[in-house]
Amino acid sequence: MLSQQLAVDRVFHALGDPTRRAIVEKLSAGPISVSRLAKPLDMTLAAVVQHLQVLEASGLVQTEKVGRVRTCRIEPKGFSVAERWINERRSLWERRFDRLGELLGESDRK
Amino acid sequence: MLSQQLAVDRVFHALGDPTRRAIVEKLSAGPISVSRLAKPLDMTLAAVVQHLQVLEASGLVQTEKVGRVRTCRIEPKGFSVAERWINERRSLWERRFDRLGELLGESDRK
DNA sequence: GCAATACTTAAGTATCCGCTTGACAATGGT
DNA sequence: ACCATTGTCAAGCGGATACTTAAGTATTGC
Repeated sequence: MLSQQLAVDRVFHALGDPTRRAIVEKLSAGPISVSRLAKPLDMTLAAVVQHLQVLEASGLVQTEKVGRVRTCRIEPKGFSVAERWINERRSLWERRFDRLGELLGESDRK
Repeated sequence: MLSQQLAVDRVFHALGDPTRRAIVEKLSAGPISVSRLAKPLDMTLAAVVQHLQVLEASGLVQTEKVGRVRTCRIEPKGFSVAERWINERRSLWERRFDRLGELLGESDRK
């Protein structure tokens, strides 16, 4: 299962950078080549490629090279890693609120 | 509305660090003081306090000091910022898949 | 074949960030 | 009153990381 912990780590680290989130936003509109991705991004192509490597390693983005152009697309499964982590935590603190509600209910009945 | 962009930035940056996620995990089990938070965390109290400042500035955690002890708790609203960002992107790429489906359907009917 | 396009790779730089240290402040227990 | 507990603040260190530059490779169009 490739250490769920490691996957969570990579995903949140990848999303932690504003440029990488901008890339994700762009890719949400549809697959696109590396150079077209880089065009509006006020940094060199090489820098964008490095960000793409991080995004691909995290499972948020998938790329495929055909001929000389590498096309990038969103990998939806990657995002579920982040969502699952958040939801697992939420279920914990919501359960606490439920118990708190029960306690308040009990003391109310006394 | 305090620049939604800035809020997203802070939240994802905060969640990008493994120690801060560990703190969030601990807090999900219930409110706790700074020093008790720091105890199992193989680093100094000062370092933990710095992480807490980041978490509080991001809106993921809320703290309150009474006497000499500062108690930390999860702030559920903070997490919705992250979830909203993800869901907004997902709605974009899912819409694309829908259109792709329609196109395939059309060509199928031909 | 040749030039242009579209990356790729490696190395260097500079800034950011996590963490420590140490000195200090406020509160609580005895 | 004294001392331990709990946290705060400022400065600094070292490693991570975002970015650039520069040189190289593979593919496409003419």
